[in-house]
Amino acid sequence: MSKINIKPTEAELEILQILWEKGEATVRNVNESLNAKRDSKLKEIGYTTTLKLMQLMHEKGLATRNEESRTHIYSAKIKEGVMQKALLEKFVDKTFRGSAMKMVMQALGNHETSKEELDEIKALISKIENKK
Amino acid sequence: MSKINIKPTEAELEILQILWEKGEATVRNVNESLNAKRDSKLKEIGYTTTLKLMQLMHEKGLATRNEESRTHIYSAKIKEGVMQKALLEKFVDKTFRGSAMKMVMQALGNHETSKEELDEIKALISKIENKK
DNA sequence: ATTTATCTACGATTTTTTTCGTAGATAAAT
DNA sequence: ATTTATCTACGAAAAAAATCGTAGATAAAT
Repeated sequence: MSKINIKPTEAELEILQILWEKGEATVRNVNESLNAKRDSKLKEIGYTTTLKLMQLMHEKGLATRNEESRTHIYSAKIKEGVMQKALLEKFVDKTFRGSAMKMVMQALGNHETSKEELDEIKALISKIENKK
Repeated sequence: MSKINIKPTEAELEILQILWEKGEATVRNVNESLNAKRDSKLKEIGYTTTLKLMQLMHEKGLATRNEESRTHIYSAKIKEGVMQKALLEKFVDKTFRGSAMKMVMQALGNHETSKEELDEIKALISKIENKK
């Protein structure tokens, strides 16, 4: 069953984001994206820092890489949705004491929700209701 | 404006949970709750470990404490809802690339949602819709 | 053909977070 | 009145995470 490490660190998750977004990327790609997003007041992340992180992610099984050419090409090993599901569960536990409902309500309340989005949710709700 | 430290560590958040739950608690209370929840296979968290964490939380402004009696009584400084909102925002950013919608859908899809809960959401949706 | 840039690997340092031992004070128990 | 248990404060060690420098290899530029 070879369980995956479902507990990426902050930095690793940030890199996973980029990998999911891009599908695949080199260390340089990732490093640049990372620094692009970053507050310009802050010091840049060094290239080797990103390299090291990605190497670790590879070792841990969070990422795969194609080593055919000298410049390795990385991609995320776990699908975004799967990871999101796992992280969401943990987050709900940690922050909302297990109540996904509370969280959803909080999210809907805070967030500016458009008509289209609301319709989408309503559709999903109907679908769930019909299944019963 | 005295901004609060809105970035509790894992361990700190676990303690905050307990403080929110109990309203207020001594170090021993918290330490026991912590170990009660914990997987019995794991080694217990030492008393002074919890003490130190709570002292730090006090310094950082995450918790207040009443020092009148020898045994200090701690409580969370930030209301649970406020913290949840802040953490939720960050989490959505980090994990769902900012799409609260995606997250809500994911949560509703995964989680076993009861009829009552669905009704609750529908009510909230109507309320939001009417505001427009 | 040299020089310059880019890449990986590796090890080490730094920073952050978690853990705990010890000492000294106070309270509780015997 | 002694002993025993319980607190806090403090400092330091251990563990986890993030950062970077250097070396050696390969590729690109001049």
